Amino acid sequence: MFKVILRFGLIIAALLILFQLSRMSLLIPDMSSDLILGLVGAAFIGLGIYLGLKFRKVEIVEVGTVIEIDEQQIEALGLTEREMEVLRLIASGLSNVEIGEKLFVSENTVKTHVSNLFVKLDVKRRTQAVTRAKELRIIE
Amino acid sequence: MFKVILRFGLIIAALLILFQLSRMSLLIPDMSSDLILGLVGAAFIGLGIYLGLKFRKVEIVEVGTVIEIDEQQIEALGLTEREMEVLRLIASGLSNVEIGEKLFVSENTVKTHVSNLFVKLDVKRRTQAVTRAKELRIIE
DNA sequence: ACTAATTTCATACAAAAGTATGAGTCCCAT
DNA sequence: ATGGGACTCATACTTTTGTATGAAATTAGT
Repeated sequence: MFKVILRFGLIIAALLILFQLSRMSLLIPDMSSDLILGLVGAAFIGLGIYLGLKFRKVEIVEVGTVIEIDEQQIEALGLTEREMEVLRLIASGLSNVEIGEKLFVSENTVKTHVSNLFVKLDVKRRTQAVTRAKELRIIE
Repeated sequence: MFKVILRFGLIIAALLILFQLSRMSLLIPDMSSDLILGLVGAAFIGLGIYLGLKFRKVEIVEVGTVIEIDEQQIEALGLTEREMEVLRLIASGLSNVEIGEKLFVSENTVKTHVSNLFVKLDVKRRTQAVTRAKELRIIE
C-alpha cells in the first residue's frame, strides 16, 4: 500500500520537474511550445503505461485462476445439461454412487450419463474425461 | 492489430486538441500555465494507464496458466519420486497398465504406488487424488 | 398434438481400479 | 554389516467403472 503512495509521490515530483522544464523552455525562442507539450504528453503517457502495467501485476494473481467456460464448445460436443453436471461431479472426485446420491438418481443412470459423456469427449476413462474437459475449457 | 492503430490515432488527436487548448489558454491571463500543464499531464497519465491496462488483457492468457509446485508440500506428505511420477501420469488420464508401460514396471507395482499415494493424500479414488494434488499444488 | 431429444432405469457382463498381505532387491547411512 | 526406506512384484479378493442393450417416462420445440 505504501508503494502506491511512493509512486504517487514520484508522479508529483515528475510533474513538477516537467513543469519547470517547460517553463524554462518557454524562454528559449527556438523551441516551439508544440514540441514542449508533445514531450510533456509523451512523458506522461509513458508514466501512465508504467502505472497501468504495475497495477496489472497485482491483478494477475487474482485473475490468474479465472477460467472462461467455452459454451460454444459444449454446444459443439452436444453435451446435455445433465451430462455437464455429471462431468463436474466426476471432476470433483465423486464416485458414480456418490454422484447418483447428489443428483437423486440411480447409479445406473449415472453410468449411462458417464458412458455417453465418454463417447462425446472421445475418452475411455473418467480421469481422461477430466483432463480433456479442462483442455476444452468446458469445466473449471 | 488495427485497434492499436486506431488507438494511436486517438492519442494523436487528443494531443493536438490539448495543444490547441493550451495555446488558447495562454492568451487568457487568469489561467496559469502551471494548471494547463497539470491538466495535460493528468490527461496523458489517464491515457497511459488505459493503454497499460489494455496490454494487460493480452498477457493474462499466458500468465494465467503458470502454477508453482509446492516442493515443501511434497516433502511434508512424504511422497517419493516414483509416487510423484505415478501421480502425474494418473492426472494425465492414464490407466494402471499404461502407467506400468511408461515406467517399465508391472501393473501390480503401479497399484502399490497408487495405494500408497492414496493413503498419503488421504483419498479413495484417482480422480480425487488429482483434484487434491492440484489443490495442494503438488502437480500442475 | 406429435416428434425428437433428454432423462431415467434395469440387467448382465467385462474391464479396470483398489485393498491387503507378504516378500525380494537395492541402496545408503549409521 | 545391518537396518530402514524405496522400489519392485505376486496373489487373491472386493469394489468400482465402463459397455451394451433395451426401454419407459419426461420434456421441449414445431
